[in-house]
Amino acid sequence: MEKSIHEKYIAQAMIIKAMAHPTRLLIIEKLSVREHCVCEFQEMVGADMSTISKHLSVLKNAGIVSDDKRGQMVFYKLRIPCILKFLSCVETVLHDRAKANWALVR
Amino acid sequence: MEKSIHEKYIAQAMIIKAMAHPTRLLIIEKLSVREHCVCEFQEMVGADMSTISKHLSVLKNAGIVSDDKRGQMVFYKLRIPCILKFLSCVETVLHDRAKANWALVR
DNA sequence: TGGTTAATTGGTTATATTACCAATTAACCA
DNA sequence: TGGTTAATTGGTAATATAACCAATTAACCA
Repeated sequence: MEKSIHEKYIAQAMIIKAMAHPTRLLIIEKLSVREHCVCEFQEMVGADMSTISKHLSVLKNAGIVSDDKRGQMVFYKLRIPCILKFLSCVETVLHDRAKANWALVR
Repeated sequence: MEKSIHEKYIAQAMIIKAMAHPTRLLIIEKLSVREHCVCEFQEMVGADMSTISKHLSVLKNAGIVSDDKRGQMVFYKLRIPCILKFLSCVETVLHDRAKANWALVR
């Protein structure tokens, strides 16, 4: 493969890989409604705060979220709203697959 | 996190993880134009055919592509066209990030 | 200042992913 | 049938990811 083309796919994959985790998808969906601090996600998910913090830094490095420190708390918000449209596309995949499985059963 | 909600994010993550690799993104983009056999991808990418075959099976298991054996060759095609819109959203992220970096440099 | 809370960073371990090689399966044709 | 090509499957080794605990940083207030 030509190198510059390959670089493009590596860059795209980095963004998509940043989304490819259940906890990070929850974070993205919650941030699509409003900004949240790290401690709120810790409550929702129930993992160690360091784990949540690392997930958020993956999203931040990818450019998907931005952070804003106010007092002791750090608030994160979604930078890229179009990502939500994609999640509805993913739902289409899941729906189609469920339908195909159902057709097999019948 | 409530279990049924968690299951939803796990299912979504599985689909997205299937896209999260440079070679598989190339495959998706090429398949958005027309169907291709495994051997064509091998030429484009330059990896072992078994590697390509495994990438295709990841995409197939996720429900993103379907396969069709004709003679000795297996042709793959894209099942979910909306995935392309997402890739343009990913390009937005990359573009925004490049712009932000540029602003820092100036 | 000293204590408390929110968040991040470093270290370690367990698990997952990926690439290649070798072997196998399936279709084709001379 | 025997040989060739296309593709898949199994095995192994290298690398990446993710979770937790411990330690650190930073802001706040009594």
